[in-house]
Amino acid sequence: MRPKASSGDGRKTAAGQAPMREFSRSLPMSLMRAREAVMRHFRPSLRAHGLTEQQWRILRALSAIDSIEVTDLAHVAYLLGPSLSRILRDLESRRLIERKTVKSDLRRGTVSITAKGLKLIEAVAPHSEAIYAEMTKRYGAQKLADLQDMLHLLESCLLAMPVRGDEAADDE
Amino acid sequence: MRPKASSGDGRKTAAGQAPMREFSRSLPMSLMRAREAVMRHFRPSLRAHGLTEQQWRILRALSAIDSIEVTDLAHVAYLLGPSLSRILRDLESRRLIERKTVKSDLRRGTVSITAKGLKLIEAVAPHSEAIYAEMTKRYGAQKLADLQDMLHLLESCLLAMPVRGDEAADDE
DNA sequence: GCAATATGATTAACATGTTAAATTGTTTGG
DNA sequence: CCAAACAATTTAACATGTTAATCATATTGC
Repeated sequence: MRPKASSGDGRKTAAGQAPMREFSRSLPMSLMRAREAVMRHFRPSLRAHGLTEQQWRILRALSAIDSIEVTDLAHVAYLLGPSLSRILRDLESRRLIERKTVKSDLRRGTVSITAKGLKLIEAVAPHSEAIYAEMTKRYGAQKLADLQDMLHLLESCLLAMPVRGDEAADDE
Repeated sequence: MRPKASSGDGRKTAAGQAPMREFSRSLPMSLMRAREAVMRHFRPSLRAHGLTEQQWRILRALSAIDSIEVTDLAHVAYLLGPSLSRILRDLESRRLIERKTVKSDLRRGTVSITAKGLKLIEAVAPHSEAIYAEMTKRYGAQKLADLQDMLHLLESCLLAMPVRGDEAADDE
């Protein structure tokens, strides 16, 4: 007994303006839904190992390198400073990572993964790879590669596009 | 004077396992970065009108219909119940939406947008449409449509894929 | 009719996203 | 050398994401 949502054309945007793109098809929504559809498969495994998605991103990034400065880690793991700061505090208390201060510049800190952290990575990675493989098989390897290319192209395309009204939008 | 991040091949995944997909190219990361590249352009306009992304999603969804039940709105706006509950409380206090209780079932509530809310939508929408148009021009209308199709296909493809280890993962 | 169960919505509790401010350390211009 | 400007990180404050628990109402089985 669902009410008058979706399915219909019951627009009432006041004036006769085109009612904007059908909401569920907006690009941000499509991207969000796609990402959620992907992550839904990874989260149970991460959760079973006591990791959140962001914690995993950090450990995953660290597993490939010796050490990295906090700012660079923020870029690589795609996290903002404050989130990263909190998560590093937690991961450090769990002995999954280690931190050192850069001698030549005491403001900077470097982060590296511990043996315990690596062990955790190695425990989770096979699950992730299996899931990724299954996804690739279902969606198609070529299509997946094409999708990635299109996403990266979109990203660079939009990064090149100037952001309007960001600096001085006084006359709004 | 950036340290030894990115660019290199300095893997050390302990054993000789393939070091997993290059991190920045994982599908979830690609989707997240693409979405952020898109939203970066919309946020200033929303912010200038005192709206967050989620608040906008809700008003946007409401603007196309007469009223909708809370649960259905959660689906349409792709928000979880608790988030929606908090945001609706705020939007109601700002008189941008109205709520009513369903007479036949006092547990359910319906939400609708107010005239003030519609006015706000109409003030923001032109900006959004202009930005969307610019994006389409830069990326290419056909490519954008293809991308959307591929995203939707991926979504349905992954929704059809069973989630492993979700119910009973005792032997982990 | 009523206890047991199920359902819609909210609240609770904690992690993260996000912007601004504070902290600490470094560099620079005089 | 030192005050001012700058830079890396953290803290603060608040909104949202996320899971579990709660509350109020409905439904069901007896």
